[in-house]
Amino acid sequence: MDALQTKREQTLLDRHIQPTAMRLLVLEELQKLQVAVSLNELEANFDRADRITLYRTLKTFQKNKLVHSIDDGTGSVKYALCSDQCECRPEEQHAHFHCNKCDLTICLNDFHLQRASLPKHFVMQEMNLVIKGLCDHCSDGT
Amino acid sequence: MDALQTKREQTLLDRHIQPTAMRLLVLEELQKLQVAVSLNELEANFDRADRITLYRTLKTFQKNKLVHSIDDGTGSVKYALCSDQCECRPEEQHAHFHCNKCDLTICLNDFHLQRASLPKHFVMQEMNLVIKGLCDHCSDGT
DNA sequence: TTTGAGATGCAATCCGATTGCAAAGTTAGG
DNA sequence: CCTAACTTTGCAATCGGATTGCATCTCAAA
Repeated sequence: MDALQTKREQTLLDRHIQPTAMRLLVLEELQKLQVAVSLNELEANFDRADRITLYRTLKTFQKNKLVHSIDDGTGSVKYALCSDQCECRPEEQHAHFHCNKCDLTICLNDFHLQRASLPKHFVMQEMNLVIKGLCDHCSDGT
Repeated sequence: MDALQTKREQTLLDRHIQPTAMRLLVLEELQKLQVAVSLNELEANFDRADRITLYRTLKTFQKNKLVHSIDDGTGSVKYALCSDQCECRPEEQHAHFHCNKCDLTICLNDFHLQRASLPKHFVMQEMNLVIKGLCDHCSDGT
């Protein structure tokens, strides 16, 4: 317990985030969940935490590249932990998968988009790729 | 003028959309603009039209597959004309490009995503790919 | 212990999306 | 031509997610 907690503190410190109790809790929750969560979903996992504080916690995490945000088209932005050394550079951006059945959104870290064949004089800076369908749990194991 | 107007009426009829004055105007505007527009942007091109009517017009167009919508991450959904025979099937979905400088969003009809190498048991149903960067006009012609 | 910066909590606002309802327009049948 | 039934339009209002203002609280450094 203590060891894990200490590790979380270090994780925050590494990203220059003051490790407050709230932030440690949020980090712990994100690590547990393992999927991208919306503010609402995160809030549902806390009994007494203030919604706005959670919001600002996520924003702080995002600013310091501990989490990245995904707009999966469901109407609410989701947040997911970045990998350890992530700097959120264009080339580190990855696809996300949204299950239309269970509504979970996960990172597809291995999914690479071929360098785009854009029309002449178009310059790519970022990309947002969300694939929707059925996840492994919902596809009925076919 | 009349010929074009007649053609537009036919376009609407082909999609089983009652060709009202308003709808013809909106269709004309969309054809003129040639880019994906948000409700706000569309409204700005009309002097006396009601915002909600425009909204419902777009929704009607969308339901009848005359336009498709794009969530380019700017916070407001954009709409663009479908190609003539489009049925909005998964394989007809295409990428969109959003210029970070001039804020225009356009369809990249030719941009094909390779059949995704998804993890086992994941099934793709739709996808949303938005590439952001600088368009040909804004990339300084380099 | 004091102090100041940052974190937190509550209230309020903003804005895009969407709906309810009544008025106006359109069409088919008499 | 005239009405009934349906559709479209316009205005008001609501909804929900995102965001900000401000006062309070916490904590670390002096």
